[in-house]
Amino acid sequence: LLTTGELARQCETTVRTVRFYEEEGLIEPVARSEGGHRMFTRAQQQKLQLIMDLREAGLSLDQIKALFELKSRCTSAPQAAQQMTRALEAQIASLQRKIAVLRRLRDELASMVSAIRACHTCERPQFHDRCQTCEVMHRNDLPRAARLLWSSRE
Amino acid sequence: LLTTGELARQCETTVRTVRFYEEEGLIEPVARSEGGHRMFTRAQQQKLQLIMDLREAGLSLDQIKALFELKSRCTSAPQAAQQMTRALEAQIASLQRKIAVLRRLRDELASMVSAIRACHTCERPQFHDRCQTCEVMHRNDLPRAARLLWSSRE
DNA sequence: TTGCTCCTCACGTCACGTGAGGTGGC
DNA sequence: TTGCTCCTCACGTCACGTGAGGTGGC
Repeated sequence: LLTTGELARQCETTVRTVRFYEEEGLIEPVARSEGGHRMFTRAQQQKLQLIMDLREAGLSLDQIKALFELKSRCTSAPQAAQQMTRALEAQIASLQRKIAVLRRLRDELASMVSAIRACHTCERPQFHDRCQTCEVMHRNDLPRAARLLWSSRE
Repeated sequence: LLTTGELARQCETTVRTVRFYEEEGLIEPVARSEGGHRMFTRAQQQKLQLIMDLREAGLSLDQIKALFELKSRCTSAPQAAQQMTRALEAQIASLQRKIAVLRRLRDELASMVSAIRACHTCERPQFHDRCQTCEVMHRNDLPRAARLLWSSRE
């Protein structure tokens, strides 16, 4: 059995979050100790880990709760299977879009890092203004991030 | 020039968010019309789009603001280049981790969809309880999500 | 002139963070 | 016994959402 702190550490979150999710009805300790300390099982750790992953995917606590309650709210297996499949496929599509955005951004930031490699040895005075006339900032494949975070003046 | 609503639509966000980001000092309209309507340029649309992407990557508004102000807070190009590179590489590493989590989750949900394909034609009564004795739920490669969202009883 | 969009307050909400003050357990 | 962890309020914060009441512009 795990304490609140152990559970939080395993799932890379905080004790406050564990307690908050309990208040919200997402997780529940199997028991309390004499002194009122929460006790969790490994199964609950798995559940919390899935909850954390779904949060990172951008689902609200209400959406996550709905997913966990979906099956028990259905009256037949085919109905439950259909609703769950619909819900999961919507989330898969949303994850696909999110992954694409993050990959693009990662690549953009990486190419900005290499674009400004030349600036590490730049000796121009008043470099803020001079960047606009510098050939480093005029590569035709200069990423958006470099234009916005580097070449423009604030 | 773009109005608040046009800018919001282009960046797939809300007018409230545009106004809030202005309050927070992240973006600023180039001008106001006679009647007080905000006017934005395409350059500001680019900036807002980058802000939205960085938000999706998990950065706070303060972190984003710091990135936009980083260069102007430096006194030499090499110093700015070093600090920007550090900041970007930290974000790239964070994006890498996030992408990995989301890809794993996407694959997990996808394999759950195929795992419960058999359930669409399941005719067992009291299917909530029966799932635990059903061979569909005893595949040795059953994903975590399927165990937690399907085979366990609430 | 109608209808859609814009404006400024200002309070509400979601998902926690952060002490304050007190107790449990190896 | 000391120190770290746990507990319960309860107020604070971040990033907006959501009306309320009024005006602008094709």
